[in-house]
Amino acid sequence: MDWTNEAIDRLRALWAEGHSTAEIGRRMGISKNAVVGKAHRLDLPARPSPIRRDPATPRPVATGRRPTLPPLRAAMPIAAAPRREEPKPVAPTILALPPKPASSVVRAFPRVSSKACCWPIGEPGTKGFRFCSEPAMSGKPYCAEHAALAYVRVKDRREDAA
DNA sequence: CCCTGATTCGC
DNA sequence: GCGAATCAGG
Repeated sequence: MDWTNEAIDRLRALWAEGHSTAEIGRRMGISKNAVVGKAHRLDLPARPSPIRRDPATPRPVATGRRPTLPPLRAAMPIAAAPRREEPKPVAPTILALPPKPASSVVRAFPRVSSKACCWPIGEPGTKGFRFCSEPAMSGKPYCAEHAALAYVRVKDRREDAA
């Protein structure tokens, strides 16, 4: 964003009119972050902020920009700096025991291979998406319940439907 | 999960 | 200085 005097004036004006940062961003074709960032830098009067930041709260985790990608070294030395002494663990090191999968977890993975109902549940591409996975009717890709939804008898359809 | 504004910090 | 990422709340 090239913050020309005109742009800054516009920002000031829209800000003074009480538009949301996102709205100002939309009107100016920039992100709301750019708006709020610039507004902050211009010491524009702060809006009532929905958030309450505790000054005593130690920065959650280096907020802000993501850490830069680690520089890609040409090659990691296989045997890097030989250690003179092993670091002594303060407490006995418990190497992670592979968690025994709970049976419910196992159940969460449907057996795709054979006769599981593949009626989609939820929005494809979203986190909760899954297939029904109840036992499918023989010869059909769906369980009884979903087969009833899937196979609509042509005979039942109204010809004169509007 | 949509929205909000504030803050941090790599660039 | 800039603004994306992230936070934190509605």
